Order: sequence, then C-alpha cells, then structure tokens
Amino acid sequence: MSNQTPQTSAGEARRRKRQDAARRLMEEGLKLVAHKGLHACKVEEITRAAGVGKGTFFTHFPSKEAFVARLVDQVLSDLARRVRPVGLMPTEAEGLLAGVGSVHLRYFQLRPEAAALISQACALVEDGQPGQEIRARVLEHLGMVGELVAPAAEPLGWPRERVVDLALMLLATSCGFYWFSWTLAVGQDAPPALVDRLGRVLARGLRGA
Amino acid sequence: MSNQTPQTSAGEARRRKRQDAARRLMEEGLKLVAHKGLHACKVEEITRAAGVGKGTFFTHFPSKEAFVARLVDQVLSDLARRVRPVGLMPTEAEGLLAGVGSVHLRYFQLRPEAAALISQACALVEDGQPGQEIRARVLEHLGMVGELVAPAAEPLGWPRERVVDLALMLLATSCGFYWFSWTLAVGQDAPPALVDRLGRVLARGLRGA
Amino acid sequence: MSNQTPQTSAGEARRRKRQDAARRLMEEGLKLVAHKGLHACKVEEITRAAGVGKGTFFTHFPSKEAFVARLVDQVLSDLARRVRPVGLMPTEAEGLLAGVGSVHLRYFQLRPEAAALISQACALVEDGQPGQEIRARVLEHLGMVGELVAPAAEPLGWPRERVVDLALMLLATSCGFYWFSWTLAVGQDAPPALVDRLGRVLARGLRGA
Amino acid sequence: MSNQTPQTSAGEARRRKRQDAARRLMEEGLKLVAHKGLHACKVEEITRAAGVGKGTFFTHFPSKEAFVARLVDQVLSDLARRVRPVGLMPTEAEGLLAGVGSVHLRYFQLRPEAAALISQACALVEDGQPGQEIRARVLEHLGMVGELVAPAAEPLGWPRERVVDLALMLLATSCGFYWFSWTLAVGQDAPPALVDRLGRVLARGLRGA
DNA sequence: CATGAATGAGTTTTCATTCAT
DNA sequence: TATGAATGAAAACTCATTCAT
Repeated sequence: MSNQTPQTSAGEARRRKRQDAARRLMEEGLKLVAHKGLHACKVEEITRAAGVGKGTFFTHFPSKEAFVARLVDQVLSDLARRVRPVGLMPTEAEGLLAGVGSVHLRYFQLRPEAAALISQACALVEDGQPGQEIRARVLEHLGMVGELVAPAAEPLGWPRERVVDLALMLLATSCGFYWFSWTLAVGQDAPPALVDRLGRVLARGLRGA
Repeated sequence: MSNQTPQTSAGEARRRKRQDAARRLMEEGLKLVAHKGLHACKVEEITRAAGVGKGTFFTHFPSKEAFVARLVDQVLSDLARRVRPVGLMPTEAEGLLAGVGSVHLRYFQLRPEAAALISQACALVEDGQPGQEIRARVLEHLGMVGELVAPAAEPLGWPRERVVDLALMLLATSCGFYWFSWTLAVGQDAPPALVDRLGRVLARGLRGA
Repeated sequence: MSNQTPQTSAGEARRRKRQDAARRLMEEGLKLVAHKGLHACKVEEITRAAGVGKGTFFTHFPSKEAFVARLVDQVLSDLARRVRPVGLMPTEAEGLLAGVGSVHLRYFQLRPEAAALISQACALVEDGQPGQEIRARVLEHLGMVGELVAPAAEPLGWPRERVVDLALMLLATSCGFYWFSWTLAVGQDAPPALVDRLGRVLARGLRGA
Repeated sequence: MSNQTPQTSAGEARRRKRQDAARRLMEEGLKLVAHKGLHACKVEEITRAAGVGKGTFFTHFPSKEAFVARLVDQVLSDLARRVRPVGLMPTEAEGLLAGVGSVHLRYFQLRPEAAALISQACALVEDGQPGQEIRARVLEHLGMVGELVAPAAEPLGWPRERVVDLALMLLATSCGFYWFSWTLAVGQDAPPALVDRLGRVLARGLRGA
C-alpha cells in the first residue's frame, strides 16, 4: 500500500509528462505551420521545437496529416467554445448572426496562426483519409454554427436549409482575411472600428450589385 | 519572294505552337493546383495534362514555384482588367467601394480555381525568391485596388493611408470565401442575393461588436 | 549496474555501427570514384557497395561534393601522417627535399586510387562551396609541406617565399603520374629504380632548356 | 562557265564557313572545359561562345564525348608537332630525353588549358567508345614519344621494351603539374629556372630513395 | 516508451541528344 | 545545313515513416 501510491503517482507523473509532450508538440506545430507553411515545416523541426525525439512524434500521432487534423480539431473546438455562449443569449435574429460573426472575426484576429492553419489545412482535403477527416471536422463546425444561427435564418428571410452557407461565410471570410493579413504582413492591426466600417460598406456593395 | 512568306509564317507557326503549349500548361496547371492542391500536384501531371514532355515545362518556367508565380500574376492581371473600369465610372463614395468589392466577389465566384490558387500561393510567401515575387505581386494588386478606391476613403471617414486595408479585405474575404466553398464543396452556388444579405448582416454584427 | 554497462555498450555499439557505415562508404566511394570516375559513379552505387540505403548517405554527408571533399581530406591527412616524420629527421637540404618527394611518390604508387581521387577532385575546384573547401584543403597540404621543406630552400638557392611551389611540384607530379598510369593502365609497376633514373634525366632536360 | 566559278567559290565559301564554325567550337570548347570543368561546361555554353546554334554542335561532332576526344587529338597532335623535331636532332642519349621532356613541360606551361583538358579527359577513359578512343589516342602519343626516345633508352640502361614508361612520365608529370598549378592558382608563373632546379632536386630525391 | 539512425519512394531539375522547320 | 524547341532518362536529394535499441 505504501508503494501503491508512489506507483500510481509515478504512473500519473509519467502520463502527465507524456500529455505535456503532446501539448508542446501541438503548440509548436501550430506556430511552425503558420510561420513556415504546412509543407515547408518538417516533422523534425516540430519535435526539435517541442524538445522531444523525432520518433516520439509518431507515438502521439499516426502521421503528419493526422497531426494537422488534430490541430484543426483543437482550433475549431477552441473557437466553438467561444461561439456557443453567444447562441444561448436571447437576441433578435440579426443580433444573433452578428454576434456569432463577431466572435469568429475576433478569434482569428487575435490568433492569426489559427487562421493560417485552417486555411492551409483546406489544401489537404483532396488527399487521403486524414484529409477527409479534416473536411468532415470543418463541416461539423459549420453544421454546429449553422444550427446556432438557424433561429435567425427564417426571420431574415434566409432559407432554413442553407444555414450552412451562413456559417461558411462567417468562418471563411474571417479566417481568410486574417490569413492574408498575416502572410502579406498588411493590415493585421486594423482596429475593430475599421473592420466594422469596412464590413458595412462591403455589405452595401453586395446589396447593390 | 514566294518562299519568303512561307519561311516567315513557318517561324510564326513555330512560335505560335510554343505559346500555345505555354498557355495549355498554365491552363491545366491552374486546374490541377486547384483540384489536387499546390503540393499534391506534380509537374509531370501538369505536362501530361498539357500534352507536352516533362522537360518542356522547364523551358517555359525556371521552376515550379516560378510557374505558380506566373499563374498568380495571370489571375491578378485578369482580375485587375475587370476591376479597373469600375474605378472610372463616376459614382459616389460608397458606390465605388461597393462596385469594386462586387467585382472581386463575382470574379472568384465564377472562377473558384483562381481563388484556390491565390489562397494556396500565399503559403509559399515565406519561401525563397519566387515566394517573395508572389508576395510582391499580390501587394501590387492591393496597391492598385487601394488607389482605385482611395477617392471613396475620405468621404466614408476612412484614413487615406489605410486604403490598402480596404483592398485587402475585398480580396481576402472574397477569395477566402470561394476557396473554402470550393474545397469543402459547400455553398458554391449561393445566389448573389444570399451573399448580399449575408454581407449586410455581417456588417451589422461588426458594427455592434 | 548490471544493466548500466549493457546500456552504455548498447549506445556504444550503435555509434560504432554508424561509424562503421561511414568508413565503408568512404572506402567504397574512393574505390568507385577511382574506377568509374567522379561523375560516372552515382551515389546509389556507393551506398549499394557499402551495404546501406541511399538515404543513409545523406545522413553522413550533406552532399556528394562534400563527400568528395571528405575523401580528399582523408587522403591528404593520411599522406601528411607519412610525410611529417621525414621533416623531423635531421638531414642536409637536398636530402630533406628528396625524402619528402620520395614519400609522395611511394604513397601514390601504392595507392593509385588516392591519386585518381586527388586529380579528379581538382576539377570540382571551380564550383560551389565544397569545391572551394577542396581547394583550401589541398592548399593547406601544400602549405604544410612547404613549411616542412622550407629549411632546404635557402641552402639550395630557392627563394623562401616560393616554397609552396616546391610542395606543388612534389604533389602534382607524383599524383599526376600515377593517375595517368592508373587510367591508361601503363607503367603502374615501374620499379623505383626506373622512376629514379627518369627523374634524373628529366632534371637534366630542365636544366638544359 | 561564268557561273561555274561563282558556284564553286560559293561552295568553297560555305565549306570554309563551316570549317570556321568547327574551329571556333573547339577553341571555345577547350577554354570552357579548362575553366569550368568537363562536366560543369554544357554543350549550349560552348555553342553560345562559338556563336552557333545548339543543334549545329551535333552536325560537327556525334556526341559531347566524341568532341572531347577530338580536342584531345588536336592537343596531342599539336604537341607532337613540336616534339618530333627534337627527335631528329642528333644528340647523345640524355640530351634526347631531356629535350623531349623539356618540350612537354614548356608546352603545358604555356597552355594550361591543354593540361586541364588532357587530365580531365583521362576520367572518361572507363566509359563507352569515345572514352576508349581517348585512351587509344593518348597511348598512341605515348607510343610515338616512346619510339622517339628509344635510341636513348639502351645507352641509359633503360629496358627497350619499357620506353612507353618514359613517355608516360614525360607527359603525366608535365601535364599534371601545370593542371594543378592552373586549378589551384599556385605557381603558374614559376620561372623556368625554378622548374629546372626543382627537377634536379627531385631527381636526387628519387635516386636516393 | 523514447529515441534517432536507417530507409527508399517520390520529387524537382538537368542536359545531351533528336528532329521538325 | 543551321537552328532551337522538345524530350525523357537519369541524378541528387528530401523527408515521412519504421524499427532496433
């Protein structure tokens, strides 16, 4: 019994250490993918940055693509955690949509690396199984967001069965905008007020087109 | 004299045939990059699709990256050709901005392959010389569009020196949106009216944030 | 303790095995370069001969050229190890020079592969960084030999600042001679006595010219 | 008759022009091979330097290797032209050998490009038919020189059947020395007096070894 | 489990040679 | 005959993945 506890806590410690390595891999991996690009960043760079051996990578993730899929999942889960509360707040139709869109924009403005990841991960979509996983995961997010803003659809005259398009627009434009900003090193610091005004003007353009 | 013309036209035919191969390479290259992804599509696939030998590719373009840079240039030039006339039409401030934004959106809606290319090309921006070329080319486009919509900036209360942010938003959101649509196979056929309404709602969200 | 040693020796064994592969690569590489020529011998042939995978080659040497540079270094170091003792033996001026020259000649006579390597490596000298490295390495050898025979220079009426020319002549003529012998398959077994006599006669020719 | 002559001279002119192109190709080819190395210099560079189209090269020479073989032939013929007269001059044994050696040395001292060519061409010897041709051509030269110095062999106590070794030494050492000088950029301008003295000293070394 | 050395399929790129004009 | 565009075999090199320790 006296060594049961130590054993257990030893096991605990070991598991914790392992979890820690995984967390570090994903953290550094996200940074590197965003900074150097999905293909320019090599598995070895990621493990070096995370301070683990190259082989360790593959005990945590079955492949590099699966790793990217995990990163995408993590980002979208994180984003979802911030989006969902907005859907629970009772507001009128437009306010709901606006709130959800706003959360997306702020999210990627503060985390351009996440924007870089999601944008680049889309390029894998055609490939094998992990690519399909990524696609499914993004669609799942869109579905979730779609459901969230669904109550706002009808009042706004939007067909109920196309709510996923709404979600797509929210994700794609915010993500795309901040990825371009990031890679081109332009306008990253555009203050929300500018973004606000720009959105309004763009909307008028669309309406009038 | 009778053989002078044939000789000339023979040289002409030769050059025309070569130009034709180049055009076919770029055409098929754009398709393949969009469909399979920038890295998943191999030079040999492009040449096979274009009906030329592998080596021929490198007589037209010094490297695959340079090829992508050329594609980006072509797309942006094509887009600019459609954007510029809008800038010449006399309209009030908002109308100008709205018109330019509208052209961008329609352009990528009709040519999702172009959206796929531009989005993915941004991932090369960190790399070597061709990557820098791509970056410079996109910035040039943004500069041009910025100048075009500059007259609309002041009246709308937008700082004159940040017109490039306006341009960035127009390009990034439209390009990003249709790339996501394309790869996720969702909402590609969203009718303009929906896009219009969505823009308006998004704008309200931004305003309220 | 009982597993400490095995662990250590396991790591040792691992490193030893790796070093062994490197040694085999250089051994077989030298042979192949000499037999097939620097350009006719492919990396894959070398690795096949050494019994390792193609990729392994590049974990030991950053490039084929760098590999050649390493071979050159190895040969010159080996040669230097035999030359240096001669410089320490107290002899009069001519005897010193004669001894050093003799070592060079005997060295390449017994190792025509080394002569083939050095001669061909000179062709890389114009190229990039590894070529410069090779050049620098050969010059370093010449400098060392020059210093060694320097005491003999003045007594023989040779300008002190041109001792490197002495070294060059010793290396180039011996190396060149045995490379020609090797590739042309002529005179490889010329007995030392012949070489001796020929040298004397040649000298008289030079003197009389 | 009045147009017979023009026709003929037209044909003459054309043939002369063609011969001229061939000469220019060999001239520039020799320079480039010596400066950039046998493999680093491309056929197109040679034709550009010679001011002819790339295809023209192959109407003059069946392959690049055959071209090198022709260059080797040219150099050796040129060298032979200077060597032969020495063989006809009546001198005693040592004087004959010394004279022939001297011509070789002076030849390559003045034409380091020729030395570079011959040295590098030896690397092709293992390859296909043109390589064998080169080997045969060099051996032919050695045979000729051997015959030339044969009268000196017996008086010097040299076995008659090894005269080719004498020739080899004359060619290899002079050619090797000036190639090393050239590529390493050391001692190229060693005045004959130094070379003379060095040869004498080297000889003593050989004798004493 | 962690590690890093070994691996080879796969990629871009080169360049001598061919051939239609 | 001269030309230069087209060609594809071949080479160096990369890197995700495996596996012995």
